[in-house]
Amino acid sequence: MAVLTAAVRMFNARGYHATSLDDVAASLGVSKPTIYHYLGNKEQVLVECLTMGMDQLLDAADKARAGLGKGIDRLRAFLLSYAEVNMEEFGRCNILTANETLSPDARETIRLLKRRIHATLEDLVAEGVADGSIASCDARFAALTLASALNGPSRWHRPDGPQTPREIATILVDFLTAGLAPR
Amino acid sequence: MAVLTAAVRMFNARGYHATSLDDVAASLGVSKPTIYHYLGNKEQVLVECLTMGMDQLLDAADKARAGLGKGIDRLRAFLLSYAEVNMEEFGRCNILTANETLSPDARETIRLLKRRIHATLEDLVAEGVADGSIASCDARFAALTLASALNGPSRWHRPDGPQTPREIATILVDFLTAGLAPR
DNA sequence: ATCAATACCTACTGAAGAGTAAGTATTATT
DNA sequence: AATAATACTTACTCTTCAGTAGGTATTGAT
Repeated sequence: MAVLTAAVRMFNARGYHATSLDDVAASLGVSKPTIYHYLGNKEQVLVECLTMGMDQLLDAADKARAGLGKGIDRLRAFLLSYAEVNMEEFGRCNILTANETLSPDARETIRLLKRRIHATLEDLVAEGVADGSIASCDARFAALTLASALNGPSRWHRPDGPQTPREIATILVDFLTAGLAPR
Repeated sequence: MAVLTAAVRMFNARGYHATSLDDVAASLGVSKPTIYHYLGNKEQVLVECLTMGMDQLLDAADKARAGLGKGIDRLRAFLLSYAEVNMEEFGRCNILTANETLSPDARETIRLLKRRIHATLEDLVAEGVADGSIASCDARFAALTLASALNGPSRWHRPDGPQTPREIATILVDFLTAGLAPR
């Protein structure tokens, strides 16, 4: 829905709290009650945006789980998609929105979705360790670190920069695969 | 000052926008005008908190630059401090506070401080690459990735968890040093 | 004793913005 | 043609704060 794409852009650019629904409505050339006609309240607008982003991630997670190849290959495929989604508007919104922004109910809903993504990450790492394609490590911390690292571009990436999201994602994933130490 | 430690705790726990200065004052058992007696406005309270955190980071950066050893050793020392600071209240505040929270002026002030930290990170990586202690890589992206990864604990670390901040920092830095690929 | 600075207070003002009441215009249905 | 659902509107209300006006109490300096 157009309301969501207008809202997510403003939320990402100015922050949720600094964006009034009057602003969002004005950017669409309509009035605020029009938004209330479609969505119950401001938080629901945000939750809908967050859910759009999470759905893209969930799709990528399903594909990665169903994919072929060694653990490292499937993990890398997922990491690339993960980083790319987080450079799109809806994905970014999930990274830029702090937890305490949401009411306890909405927070829990989103938390459950995030947990599924994190579980996928952890499982893929564990599989890679099991099949020898990934160095032995604590899968939980590894997943947390990978996710944090790939959340970065949501904050500093510029759509008009020299690299495409895909290129940025590849550089980061290569770096995380290789580590700092020389071989 | 007591105002700052009370404020930073509430900002971190509930978010800047969800924290009123009446709340902060009440948690200290004083009235809001008392806060205005010491600090000019709400944003200045935040900026002061952010600056406290950045100062800790700047100290660590100076120590790392002045340190001995190969690039990788000095980088690792800095990364450990960086991660640790970001698990303390004032450090966390820098991670949890979105840019658009600040006015353009304050944003610029903080941005300059952050740039110094990032430059240190980048320089240490470049030195390590030059002396062969770090694998050849794009220093800019490496620094960005390392920082993002080490910002993670600010969001998920619990002070009452099983690991100390130092332990968490060590696990993450080891992981980033080694990378995913087996050797 | 007087003056002034410090550290607070109660009680306001003013603005922003979420959400609503109560309507109108347009299109689809019977 | 009459009804009803859809897609909007203007013009509010109500709450929550940031920030202020204008005080008092306490302490230290002269």
